[in-house]
Amino acid sequence: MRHLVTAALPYANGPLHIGHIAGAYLPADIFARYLRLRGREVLFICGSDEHGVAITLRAFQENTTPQAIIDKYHPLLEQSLRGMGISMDFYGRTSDPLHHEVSQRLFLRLLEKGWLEKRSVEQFWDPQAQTFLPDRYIVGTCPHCGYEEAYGDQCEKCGALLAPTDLRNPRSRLTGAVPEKRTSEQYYLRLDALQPKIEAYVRCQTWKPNVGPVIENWLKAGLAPRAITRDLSWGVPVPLPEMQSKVLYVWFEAPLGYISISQRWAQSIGEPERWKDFWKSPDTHITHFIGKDNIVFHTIIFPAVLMAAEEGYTLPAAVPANEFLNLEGQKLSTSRRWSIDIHEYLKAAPHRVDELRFVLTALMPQTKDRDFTWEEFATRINNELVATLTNLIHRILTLLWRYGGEAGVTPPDYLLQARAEAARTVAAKIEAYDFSGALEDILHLAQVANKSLTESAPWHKPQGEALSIVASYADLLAALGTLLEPFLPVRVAPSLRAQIGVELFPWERLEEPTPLISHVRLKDSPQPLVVKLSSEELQHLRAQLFPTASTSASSAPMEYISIEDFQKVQLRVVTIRAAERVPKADKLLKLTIESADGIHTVVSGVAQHYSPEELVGKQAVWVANLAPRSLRGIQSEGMLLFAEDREGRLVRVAPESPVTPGSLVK
RNA sequence: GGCGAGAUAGCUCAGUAGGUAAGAGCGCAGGAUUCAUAAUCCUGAGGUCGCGGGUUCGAUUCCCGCUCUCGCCA
Repeated sequence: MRHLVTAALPYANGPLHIGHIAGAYLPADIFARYLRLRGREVLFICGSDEHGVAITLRAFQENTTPQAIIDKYHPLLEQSLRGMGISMDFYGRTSDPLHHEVSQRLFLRLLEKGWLEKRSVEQFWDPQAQTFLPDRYIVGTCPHCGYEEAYGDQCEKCGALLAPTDLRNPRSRLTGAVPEKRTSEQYYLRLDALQPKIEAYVRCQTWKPNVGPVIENWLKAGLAPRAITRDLSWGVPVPLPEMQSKVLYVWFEAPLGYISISQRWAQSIGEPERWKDFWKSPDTHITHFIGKDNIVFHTIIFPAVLMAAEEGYTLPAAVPANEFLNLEGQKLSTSRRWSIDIHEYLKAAPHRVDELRFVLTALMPQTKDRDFTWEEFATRINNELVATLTNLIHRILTLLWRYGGEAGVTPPDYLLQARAEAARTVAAKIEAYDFSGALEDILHLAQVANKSLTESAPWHKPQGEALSIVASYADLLAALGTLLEPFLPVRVAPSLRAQIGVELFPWERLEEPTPLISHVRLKDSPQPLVVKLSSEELQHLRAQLFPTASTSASSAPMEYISIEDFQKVQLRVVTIRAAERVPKADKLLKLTIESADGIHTVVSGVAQHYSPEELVGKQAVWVANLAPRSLRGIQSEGMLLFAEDREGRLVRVAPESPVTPGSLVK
């Protein structure tokens, strides 16, 4: 049995965040790595999804081109995934001419087979941006409540559901221009006619519990024809002379990326026909890892397209969709900046990739939405990964080194059984897409070993006996070198193997209760595989990656204060007369300020953002009645206000033009 | 508004084809130990399994209603 593993094609108009990784890429990677260790033939592919109206609109807003947007994000996405250790065999992109060719050919094939029909539709057109507008990009006056900023799909004020044509004085959210109604012809995919085929396919599959009901709902409601072309200039052009200005709708063409990227992969290894082993073979098991928002496309529409083509395409065998990961109780959102972006994490903590993989696997939203908190991030690393697992490894290695560093390995039967049992249950859970459960089983194995080691207490035995006892645990270490590979492949598993001088074992060997190695020899003194996350490091990471939370409650629920509360704060504009660095403090500046009542001293933590010279003579806003406090032995009176942005940069807050020192801010 | 999901120990989550087994990890308390990254091991406290009805000999588990949260759709 061959395996094709895919992970959802990330949309190339923004960065990847931890939710994407936990939802699709990490499970796909664990699965693919496990299958390889099983000795199966595996192709694991992914790529950027680079078309669609969102990219067009974004390009317009940023006054650039769609090409520039995707050229910015495509490499960023691949680097983020590679940086997280996602072991894709090939990472492609849908702007690839090969992808255009594949998509166009399939479109024509469906047309030829009679699964497409032409329909006329009315849409709004933005004459200034020269583009059709999605409903939500049209604003106007709500016919029900008169709210002037109602969206084309719904009025946010009164909740009324609207069509763009309901709005009075409609205008484009993009340009403010008055949109024109235009009719145009589009091709529709006859999902209604395909429904019997789809049902037959869907019914003979077993779906995860969170996937099945979603499919049933769609089928129960009855499938309707869906437009697969759009009036846009950005995308895969419709390959028909009369449709020159139209492109294939992104949801139609993007999943075909799985095929075109497979073809590109085949070319890259110099065997251009190899993709057919995966896409035209009943012996191939296709698994699509996606988030729950993609279920319908992967279980209904994409299979429908493949079936409609009648060219013997392999259909998806499993679509283990995950739910969503929340962050500190709220939905992740790039636009609201409520997010931990992967490229930023990799920059801030380049040596802690396996740690993030560990936590995200433990928190994987397999059956329902889960919540990521920074506190849990630290707890999981320190109390589970380090205390239970890598400390066990380090414990054994240290003992081994102390007693001589070299010995024959003859593990007792119960240790071999425990290891073999763990390998079997881990495998079973991975194959059932229960990755956090599999990780728990590994931790359980570590607990069993910790207990066993404590009870056998080699440190109370004579040297020779002690060495022999400790060495028997080397079999377990050898096993962990492979068991951990799907989960912690970036540094932990390879480093463990290097320390005890073993390679990866075939997974089958782990499941047999016979020794993996007969001898162990350590070359160097053991090094801890993972160091604990200190509270300082946590604070630092949190501040760097997640300043929203530490600075203001811009996204968190607003906690209102009364005007009386506010009036307790006395704000004044002051002029900075002198500034000097505080010795032995790299963040602090001692500032001398002038207010209405004279000179004061304030110590501010801005030395990394402003030099003393930059501040002298400038004005700033001062909290005059903040209780004085001693910093580094200097009495600091009040504080100066600085704005902190997402990158943690501090910027001075000052009046628009100079005012008399001491002026009240109110 | 429609559809769907969720509501279980302080926290994050499992689970129950309905019945004397309501669980894990973390946290907490006590003890053991000191080889290891103040790591490990043992023991323990803690839950009327969202609320109200119903079916049943018996419901946390099935049915109905409600509340709250979240998501999707139009």
